[in-house]
Amino acid sequence: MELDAKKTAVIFKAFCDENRIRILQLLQGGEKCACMLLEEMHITQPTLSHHMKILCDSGIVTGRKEGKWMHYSISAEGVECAQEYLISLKDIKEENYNE
Amino acid sequence: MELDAKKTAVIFKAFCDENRIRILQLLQGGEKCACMLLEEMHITQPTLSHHMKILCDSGIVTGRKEGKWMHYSISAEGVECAQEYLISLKDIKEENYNE
DNA sequence: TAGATATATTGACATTTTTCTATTTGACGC
DNA sequence: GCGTCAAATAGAAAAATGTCAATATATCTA
Repeated sequence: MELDAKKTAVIFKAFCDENRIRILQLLQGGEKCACMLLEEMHITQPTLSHHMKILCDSGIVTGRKEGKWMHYSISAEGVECAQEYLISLKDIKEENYNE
Repeated sequence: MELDAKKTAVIFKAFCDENRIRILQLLQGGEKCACMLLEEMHITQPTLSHHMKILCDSGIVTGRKEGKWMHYSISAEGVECAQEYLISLKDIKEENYNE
């Protein structure tokens, strides 16, 4: 699977902000409602909503609407996609460029 | 290995910018001199230097000085560190939170 | 239908990041 | 030492991102 630079950057945007890492840590405890994340994080509701959008756009998190509640969880497929990129990174194809 | 949110974010800063992904793509061809990266990327020398600093700070790239030249390459250990984080992400410990 | 609640969106502002030009540092050869 | 070349640093401008208060939307309940 080949991804262009822009798409790859969008995936990893999930992990380059401290607050988003904390949200992911909370989601490691299993699926959570936005209101529960909001209680634990010290940010306002619109800020949480903004971060959840970035996390969902990256594919690392998926949302499930249930009535008025949004339930978020870590997407195994999303994480695997990021993993595949890292695996491919280590696969160096030495061009023998001399000098 | 437990990393705090801030340190994790620093590692993944390597991958959340389009230009840095392109630099990593170039480094997949093996170790490269800064001047060679500069030729391929359409950015100025100080901008390249800035991105290389972020890549090195993340641990994903290492630099090797040889005379006036800096040679950069992908660090397998750095990438593995990022991989470990992703592996741990998928390891969900379901807290049975009811409701 | 009206009110209440959960989340998303809008718009403004502050901070951070990216980028540039100009300059400095470090290493080489003369 | 002096000039040259590669890379880093400083400082400023522009762009992107993170944050909030206010508002809108969607859903439930009475």
